[in-house]
Amino acid sequence: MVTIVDVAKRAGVGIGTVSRVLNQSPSVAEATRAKVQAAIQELNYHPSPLAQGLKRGLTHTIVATVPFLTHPSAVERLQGVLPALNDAGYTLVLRAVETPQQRDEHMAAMTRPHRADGDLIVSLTPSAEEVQGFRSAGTLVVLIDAWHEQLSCVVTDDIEGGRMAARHLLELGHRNVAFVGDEPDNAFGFVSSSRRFSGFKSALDDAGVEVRSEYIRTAPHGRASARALAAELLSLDEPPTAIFAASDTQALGVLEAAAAESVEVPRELSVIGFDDIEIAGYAGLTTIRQPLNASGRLAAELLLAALSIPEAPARHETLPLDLVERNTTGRHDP
Amino acid sequence: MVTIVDVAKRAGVGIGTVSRVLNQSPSVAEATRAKVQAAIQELNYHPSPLAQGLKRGLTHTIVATVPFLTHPSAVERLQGVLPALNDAGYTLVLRAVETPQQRDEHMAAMTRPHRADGDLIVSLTPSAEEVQGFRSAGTLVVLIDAWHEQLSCVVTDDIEGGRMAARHLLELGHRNVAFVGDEPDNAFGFVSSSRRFSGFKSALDDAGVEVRSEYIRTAPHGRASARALAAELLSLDEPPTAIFAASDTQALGVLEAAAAESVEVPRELSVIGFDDIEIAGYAGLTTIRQPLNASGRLAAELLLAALSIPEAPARHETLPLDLVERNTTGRHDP
DNA sequence: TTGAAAGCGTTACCAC
DNA sequence: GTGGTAACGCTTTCAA
Repeated sequence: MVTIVDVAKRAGVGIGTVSRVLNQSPSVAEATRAKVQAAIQELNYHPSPLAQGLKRGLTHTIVATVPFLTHPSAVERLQGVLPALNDAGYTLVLRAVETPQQRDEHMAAMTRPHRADGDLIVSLTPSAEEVQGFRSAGTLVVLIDAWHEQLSCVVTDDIEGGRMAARHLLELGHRNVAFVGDEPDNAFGFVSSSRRFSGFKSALDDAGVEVRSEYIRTAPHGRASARALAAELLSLDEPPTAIFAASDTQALGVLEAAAAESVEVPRELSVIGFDDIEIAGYAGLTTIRQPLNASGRLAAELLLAALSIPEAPARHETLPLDLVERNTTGRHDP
Repeated sequence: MVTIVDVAKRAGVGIGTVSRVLNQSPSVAEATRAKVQAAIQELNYHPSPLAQGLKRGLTHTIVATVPFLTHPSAVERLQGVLPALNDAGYTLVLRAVETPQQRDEHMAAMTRPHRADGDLIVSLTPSAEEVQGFRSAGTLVVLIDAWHEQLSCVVTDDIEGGRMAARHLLELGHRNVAFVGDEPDNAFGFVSSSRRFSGFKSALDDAGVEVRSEYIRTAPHGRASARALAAELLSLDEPPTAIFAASDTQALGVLEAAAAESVEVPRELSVIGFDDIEIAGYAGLTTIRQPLNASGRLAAELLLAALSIPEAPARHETLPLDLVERNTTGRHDP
C-alpha cells in the first residue's frame, strides 16, 4: 500500500507538503506542486479515506435506512438519491429494515460516532426520544415520506392525494365507493394509508356522500391481501362501483380479484391506486402519481445542504401530486 | 464524543484493558471485565469504526457495484445480498453505474486502499487488466451474473435457459419461432441476451427447426423497444407463432405489442420470457425462472467465506433454472 | 513556502 | 492480568 510518506519521499518533500497539495492549499510553490503531483501519478497514490475520516471527523458517507426494499416505491426513491450523492462525492450505505428490531437498531446506530456524515430515513418516523438523540449526537437527518417538526422532510400530501382520488371518482358519477388499505400498523408507524383514507373520506363528506363502514377494508400491505379484501367487497349484496386502493400494489390486487370474479373494469368497477410505480403504467392503472425519484433527489440535496450549513433550520418540502388517468376508472351511469 | 480513554478512566483501568474487553480477549480478570462493561454501558460507548478500520486495515464494508438499478432483476439480487451481509455484521455500500465512465471509475476504485473489505459486481465483467489490478491490490471480488475464470462467480446458465425456452415452444408445436433481445452491447459488455439466444438457437438446430433471420430482432434493452420489435415481427407477411424474449421486461413489451395489434395470446401467439421478476407473476407470463434473490445471497456468502480464507481458490457456482408455465404460451395446432 | 511534530481513536506488543 | 506506548495514514498547527 502506498502512503503519503512514499509520495513525500519520492517527491523529496515533507508529508505536510503532500497533504497541502492534496487539499489544494494555496501556499505551495508551483514547482513543488508539480513535483508532488508527478510523484502521486507515478505511484498511483490515493489517500486513505479511513485516515482522512479519522483526522477530519467526517466519513463522506450517507446512510439510507429503508424499510421493505421489496416495495417498488422504495427502490424508485433510492434511484433518486444515488446520483445526487454520487455527484457530490458521497458514498451511500444502504440499510434494509425488515423487522421492528432492525428499525430500532438502525435508529440507534445513527447516533454512534464516525458512522456517517448524515442520514436519510425512508417512510419511518423516529420517536421523540430518537430525535432528541439525534440532536444531542449532532446527527443530521432528512426524512423521506415521513414527517417530524424538528427534522427536514420531503413528504407527500397524502391527505390531498386521497381527496384527489375521491373527487375523480365523484366526477365519474360514483356514489358507492370503497377503500382498500393497510391495517393500522403499530410496528413501524407507517401512516400514509390512513392519511390517504382520511383525505378520501373528507372529500366524500364534503360532497355529502357517505362511505359505509362495510366498504372500508384494511389488511397487512401486499397484493395478495388486497386481493382478498377486494374479493370480500365484490361479494357484498350491494358491491361498490369504485375502489380506491392506498397503493398501486394493492390496486393490482384489486384488479386481480375483479378478473377472478369476472367483474369488468372499468365498466362494472372503477379502480384507482396511489404512487404510479412502474408496473402501474403496464397495467393501465389509473392512479395518483407521486414523484418518487424526485423525492429521493430532493432529500439528498437537503441533506447535502445541511452538511454545509448544519445550523440551518429544518425544511419541510411537499412534492406535487398528479392524477394519472388510464384505463381502470370510468363513468358510472346509474 | 466518548472514546476508549473515557471508558478507561471511568472504569479505573488502562485503555489496553478496555480494548481487550472489547475484543473478547481471554486474558482479562472477570472482575475487571465487569467493571469495564459497566463503564461502557454507563457512557453508552461505541468504538469508532474509523479508528478500528485504520488500525486493523479492515473496514467491515462491502461495496456492491450495480448497473441499471432500474432493472427489477438487479434489485431482487440486492435483496438477497443485504440480509446475508447484515447478519455477518457487514455494511453495504451501493454504487450505481449508469454510464461506461462510471463503470470504469468504479472498477478502478476497487483497487484503492481502505475502501472496502470486498466487492460484489453485478452483471459486469472486469477486463483482464482490471482483474490483474484486483490481484495485485489484493481486492476480493465476487461476480454475480458474470463470469471470469480467476474470480468467484455466481452465474445463470443462460445457454441452458435459452434451450429450455426453445424446447418448451417446440413441445407446444411451434415451428415459426422468433427472438427479441438486447442488441450487442459494447459499452458494458452484457452478454446474457446473446447467450440466451445461442442456447435457444442450438436447441432449435438440434430439432431441425430453422430460425429465419428476419425472426431475430434486437434493440437496446427496455420494454418500449421490445414492443417496437415485436410490432415489426407481427406485421411480417408470415408472422411467428411464438416469441422468446431475452428478459421478462422485454416479454412484457412483446405482450403490449400483441395487445395493441389485437393478436390474442396465447391462442395466436405464444410468449416466453426470462427471469421471473415480480411483475411476471402478475402478468401471467410464462418464463424461465432464475433465482435472483438466491444469487445475491450466495454471492454474499462466497465473499464472506473468501474474507476468512483469502487464499482459497475461486469458486464458480451455477444456479438452477426453472420453466414457469403461466398463461402466455399455448399449443400451436397448424 | 516548507518541514517537523502533535494528534484523531484504535489495536497490539512489550514490559511488569 | 494489566498499563504504557508505538503504530495505522492523514491533517494541521507551529516554527523556521
